[in-house]
Amino acid sequence: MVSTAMIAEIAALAGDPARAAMLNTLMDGRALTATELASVAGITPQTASGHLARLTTAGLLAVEKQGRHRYHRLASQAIAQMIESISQVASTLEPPRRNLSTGPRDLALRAARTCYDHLAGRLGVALADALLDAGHAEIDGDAGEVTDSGLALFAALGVDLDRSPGRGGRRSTRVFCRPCLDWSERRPHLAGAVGAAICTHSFERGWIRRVEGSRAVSVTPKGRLALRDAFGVRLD
Amino acid sequence: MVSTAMIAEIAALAGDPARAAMLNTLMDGRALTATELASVAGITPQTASGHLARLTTAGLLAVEKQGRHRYHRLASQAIAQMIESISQVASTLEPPRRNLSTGPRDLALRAARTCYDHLAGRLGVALADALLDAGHAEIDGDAGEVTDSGLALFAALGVDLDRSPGRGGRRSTRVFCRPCLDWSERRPHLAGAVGAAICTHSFERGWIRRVEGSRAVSVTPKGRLALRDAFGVRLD
DNA sequence: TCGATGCTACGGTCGGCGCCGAAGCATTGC
DNA sequence: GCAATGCTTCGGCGCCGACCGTAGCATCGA
Repeated sequence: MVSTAMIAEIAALAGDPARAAMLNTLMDGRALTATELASVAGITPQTASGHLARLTTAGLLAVEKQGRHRYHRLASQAIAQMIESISQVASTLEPPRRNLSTGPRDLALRAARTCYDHLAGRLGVALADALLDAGHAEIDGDAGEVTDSGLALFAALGVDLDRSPGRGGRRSTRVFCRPCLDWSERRPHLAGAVGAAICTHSFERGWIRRVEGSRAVSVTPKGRLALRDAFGVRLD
Repeated sequence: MVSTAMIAEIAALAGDPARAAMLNTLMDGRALTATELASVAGITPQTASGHLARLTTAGLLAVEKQGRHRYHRLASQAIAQMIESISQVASTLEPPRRNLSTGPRDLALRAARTCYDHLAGRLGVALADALLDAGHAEIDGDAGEVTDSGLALFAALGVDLDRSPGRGGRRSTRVFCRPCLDWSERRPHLAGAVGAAICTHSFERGWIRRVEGSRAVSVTPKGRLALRDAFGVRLD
């Protein structure tokens, strides 16, 4: 069985403020250098190096060396899902802080951000709402599915739902999706293959753009129109 | 936003061997006393008391006092899901240990166990396989759904799928389910409302029974027949 | 009322680990 | 070649927290 010692070891790796900051930063799926990660964690590069070494040897991170840079990224989707579930719990248990937490950076994150490979924040929730309202998808509790009209819509838009393969198991002809409770909106947005496909598509078409050095994304004017026309998304 | 400090705090709570053992033990959804939990963690009651106090004030555990006993249980489904995802990562990263891990207790766990509120192990996977083979359910990657024939089957058996409500969001007429990668079988079993309903039903009908002081369950002779007749499950 | 049981509070010990400064390797560019 | 950059290793400091023994507080049974 999975020894509890192993569970504790993994959890302890995520249980340090500096490492948690690094892991959380990597939640957008990008690969960053040790120096960048040291900066977001607020520690010196040599300390960060130690942390990154531990995370890498444990298998939580994967590194790719390019010249004198070493790019670190989350080793797998499972790692991202773990961080996600911890954040979930953290947001639930978080004491109702004052509106202290609404700095400009935070506002951008609340508006729209990536959650590993899909969209979250008000944009993510609005997208999910629009798809549900139009009957393009259905969700209930733990899971959801793209309806026939949804499949037709995505096909018409050129969104490739098969790009991210499911994680093993049997394939079915249906396209399911995973609802993911949004920590800022406290309502579900779409994750899984569908969420990833929409996110990828939106980046490729220039509908959204990454905000430098953050998980936040900004909706371009073009994207604003496209999202409204394609999905009926209304952004305030 | 969810501060990374908060994430680290939650992860650190699960990142101690003693606390991880306690949390993992509580994954079967039962409520245990401090002394019992101290025993499984291999520490003295007074040390356990301290740990339990921290977990409780953080909101990971809920306590219910009954006379001179204080029963501790996981505070929510979200906590269980977090532990689950950490175990998931741990099992992935676990070094391929020798067949050292096949003690008798471990064998029982591999055969059949509860995973918070649903069934796992060979039994859980066999159940999922049988339902999928018979076309009573479909899964793909992140999610799945009970088919019409499945709904008819559960109705005929008297399994109440509506007993555990979904976690907010919009209700749909469909019954979705969540596949959960089994750490011992490395293949998906059924979680979510459907998994919980099957598990509850099996306990109520006396098809399975808890093994004392463990997450393992044993299939009764009656249950062996019932599971075969009802779902076509073949247990070796 | 009085012991027994379950649990918690306090004080002291000690090991682990997060941190940085300094120094040592790689790689790049001049 | 020689500096500059990115990263790692090493050594030492300091602190947090896990642990237990002892003691104190509730609850139960006789």
